[in-house]
Amino acid sequence: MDNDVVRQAPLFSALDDEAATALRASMSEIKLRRGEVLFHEGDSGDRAYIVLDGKVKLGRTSSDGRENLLAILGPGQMFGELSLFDPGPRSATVTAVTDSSFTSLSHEDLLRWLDGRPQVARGLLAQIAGRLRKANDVNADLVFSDVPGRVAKALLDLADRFGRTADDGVHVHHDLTQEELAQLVGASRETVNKALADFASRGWLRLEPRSVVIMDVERLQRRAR
Amino acid sequence: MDNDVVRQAPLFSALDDEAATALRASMSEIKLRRGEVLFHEGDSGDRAYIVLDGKVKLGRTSSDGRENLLAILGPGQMFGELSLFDPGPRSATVTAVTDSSFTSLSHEDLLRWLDGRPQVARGLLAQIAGRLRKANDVNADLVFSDVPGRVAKALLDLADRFGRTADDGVHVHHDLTQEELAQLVGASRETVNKALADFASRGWLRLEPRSVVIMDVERLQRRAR
DNA sequence: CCTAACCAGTGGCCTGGGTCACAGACACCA
DNA sequence: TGGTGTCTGTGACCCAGGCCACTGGTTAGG
Repeated sequence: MDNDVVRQAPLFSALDDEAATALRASMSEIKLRRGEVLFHEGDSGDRAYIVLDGKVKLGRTSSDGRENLLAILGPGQMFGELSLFDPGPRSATVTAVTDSSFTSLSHEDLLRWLDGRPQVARGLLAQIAGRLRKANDVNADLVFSDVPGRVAKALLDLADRFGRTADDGVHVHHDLTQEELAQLVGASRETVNKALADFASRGWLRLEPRSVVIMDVERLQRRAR
Repeated sequence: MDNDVVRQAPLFSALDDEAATALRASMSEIKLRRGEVLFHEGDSGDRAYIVLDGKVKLGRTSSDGRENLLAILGPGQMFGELSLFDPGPRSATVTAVTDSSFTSLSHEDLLRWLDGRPQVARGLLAQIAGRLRKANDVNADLVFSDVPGRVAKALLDLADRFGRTADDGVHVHHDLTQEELAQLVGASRETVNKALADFASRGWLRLEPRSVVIMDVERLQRRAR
C-alpha cells in the first residue's frame, strides 16, 4: 500500500512522509464486493475507515424496515469516526455500492496518534464540522424543497464528487439504482423516477443505467434552489 | 463571573480550577432580551458562545423567507463552534428566546488554548460528533415520521432538557410559541396546533402558554417512535 | 383604558407525493 | 430458451399536511 492512498483523505493530506508511514503501520486493508455490508447499524465497533477505492452508502433502517441513506462516499472519504469519540453502537449500516477497498484504524491508534498532533485534531474537527454543516443543509432541504429539487441537488452533489466532464456533458457514474437515489433524497422510487424523466424530457440530462449525463448544469442548478 | 458557569458546558466540565480561571480570562459576557438577535446567518464571525442563562434558537431562513429551527439551546450549551474550524459565514441566525446571557470566546483563543490540551480537543470532538449524530436522527425523522410524531419527539426532547417533574406531570417551560415549535419540527403552525390539541384531548398533556405539562410520558413516547 | 399586535384554536379546500398495480427491459442462471 | 429476479417507466388513486380564512384571547404600548 502506498502512502498516497492515505493522503487522499483530506484529513491526512498535510502529513509529512514520516507521519504517513507511521500511520500506515497501524492500518490494515479490507475489500468488499457490491452489496456486501461492512457493518450494521447497532453493531459495536470502534474502527474508522477510509475508502481507498469504490463507493459505499451509509444507511439507516427505520423501525418499519424502510431505509434512508445519509451519504454516498468515495475514495479518500472517511467514515465511522463518530465511534471514535462518541463510542457506542454504530449509527448506520455501511454497504458497498461498487466493489470497494478500505483501510481501517482503531480507536486507540487514532486517539494516541492524535494526542501529539494538534493540527490533525483540528483537521478532524474541521472534517466533522463540515459534515455537520452539510447534515443541517440536508435538513433544511427536506423542509423547504420538493422532491424534484432534492433530486436535482443530489445529482449536482454526485456530479461534483464523481462526475467527469466530456463534450456532451458531465458524466456521472453514481452507481446507484433509482431506489437508492430515492432513499438518499428521502422520497419514493416512483416519484424520483418521474422527476428524472421530467428532467430528461426537458433536455437537462440523459438517463443511463446507474448513471446520468448532465447536459444543462445551469438549469439543473436553478431547479435545485 | 463564577468558574462554575463555564464548567456547566459539558465540554469544560473536566477542567481543573486553574484551567477554568485561565479560560475565563479570555472570555467576555453578553446579554440579550427576548427576540434580540446575536448574529445573522451569513454574517462573518469567529467566536463561539456558551449560554449562561436563558434560551436561544438557531435558525435558518430559506430563499423565500420561511424559517427553520435547527435547535433550541439552554444553559451550558455551546454554539458557533463550527466557525472555529470551518471558518466562513455563520450558517444560522441566533435569536434569544428568553432574556439570556452568554460568554464568548474567539477563534484564536480557543485554538491556542486547545493545542496543549488533547483531552479538551477530544471533548470538543465528542460534542460535535454528538451533534452530528443528532442531526442525522432529525433527518431520519423528517423522512419517516409524521408531524404528530415529530411534535411528540420534540416535546420529549425539550422535557429532557428543560422539564421539571412535579406530581401532576412534567412541566416543560419551553418558552416557544407554537409557530416556533412548528419551525423546529418542520411543519406548519396549524398542523402542530392540531397535533397538540389532539394529545391534550387524549389526556397525554395539558397546554399552557409557551409551556406544556406532560401527564403521560409513556404514551407520548410510544407516539413518537 | 382602548387599540393594535400577537398568539392559539379550528374548519375547509387542494395538491404533492406516497402507495398500488402493471408492463417492458435486461441480465443471469439452470 | 424459457424462467426468475432486478431495475426502470407510468398511470390511477388517495391522504397527510400545507395554505387560507376566521374567531377569540392575551399582552403591550400609547
